[in-house]
Amino acid sequence: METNWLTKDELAAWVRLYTVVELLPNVLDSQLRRDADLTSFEYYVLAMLSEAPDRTLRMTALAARTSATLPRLSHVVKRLEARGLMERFPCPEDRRATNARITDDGWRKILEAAPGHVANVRSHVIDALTPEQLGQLRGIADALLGKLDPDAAMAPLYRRHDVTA
Amino acid sequence: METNWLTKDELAAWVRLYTVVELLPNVLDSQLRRDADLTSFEYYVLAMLSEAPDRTLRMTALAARTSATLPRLSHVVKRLEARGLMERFPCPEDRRATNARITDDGWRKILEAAPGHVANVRSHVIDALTPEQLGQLRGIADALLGKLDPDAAMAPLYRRHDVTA
DNA sequence: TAAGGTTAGTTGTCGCAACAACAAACTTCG
DNA sequence: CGAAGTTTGTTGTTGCGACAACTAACCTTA
Repeated sequence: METNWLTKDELAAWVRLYTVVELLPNVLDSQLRRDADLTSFEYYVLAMLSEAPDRTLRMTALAARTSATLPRLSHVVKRLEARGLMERFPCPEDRRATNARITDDGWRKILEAAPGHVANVRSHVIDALTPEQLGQLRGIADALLGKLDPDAAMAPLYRRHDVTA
Repeated sequence: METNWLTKDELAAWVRLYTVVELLPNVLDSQLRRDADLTSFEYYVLAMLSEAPDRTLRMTALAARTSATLPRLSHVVKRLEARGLMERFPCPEDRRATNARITDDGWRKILEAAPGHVANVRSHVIDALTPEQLGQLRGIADALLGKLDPDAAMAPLYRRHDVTA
């Protein structure tokens, strides 16, 4: 099997993407850590709940929306529950299942954290790009997600605000 | 301070980028783990060394090229050294400094791991994009790196193959 | 040449993620 | 009905990354 090495242009694009993927999580995490004592994963767990009907989601659904495995989510939710930011209760319809709900404290926490997080995203990502590049980025990311997430397991996250027309 | 929330288009692009950033490391790591018993970070450490003159770099230079902090690199190198894939020796010019060099075993390891890694990158990233999108991606990533890496600390990595003209 | 400050690197501790093993509840089908 | 298999979620262990504290060496400048 002959290796199909990357061309110069492919390598240039790839290495830059790789570097972005390496640096971006740090930028997000350190701001949220500092200003709200949340990891970016915890932030998105709370954010997904805050958007859900009744501020409630089943663990499996929440795991899908945050690209987490169930064990990982379980640990994180336990910590957030200990901090009073969310709560769990058995699902009435399916006694195997657990519902996760954001508490009022969690709601306040996310409201208070959101502006700083958005400002951070804006200054590091959005403002760096022209409107044209923003559209290109959406197309590129969609193409990549087709390969990275072939079952569209995370589609509820990244397609949640699409127009249905 | 009024929050400047994201527009619908900005949010769409951002959420997709975020999802890619969340999923991509897993795709890279699991292939390298499985096929070569290396994390993607370890792979790039060895790869940077294999490209360096005399297959050697000072720890600080290696840290810059891999976006690692010095403590992190130190731990990782200790493990790679224990596995015989690289070695450290004092720098003659500056007795504070340590040189890191890839061993013959490490060289063989990276040669053996590269084809699978490249094939993985190709199938999950490169092949998902049109040539036009590949060029756009490079421009977008460059713009982002201007914000994420303002001091261009990682430039030796992502600019290493640029044409000098 | 000696003191203050900076740079290079290592080590120790803590927290989180991955993985595997497990328990409990649902579902299917003979 | 009941046994096999699947889905849902939790827990325990292991390993890596972040951060802080530390040592050692270099570089000023008085």
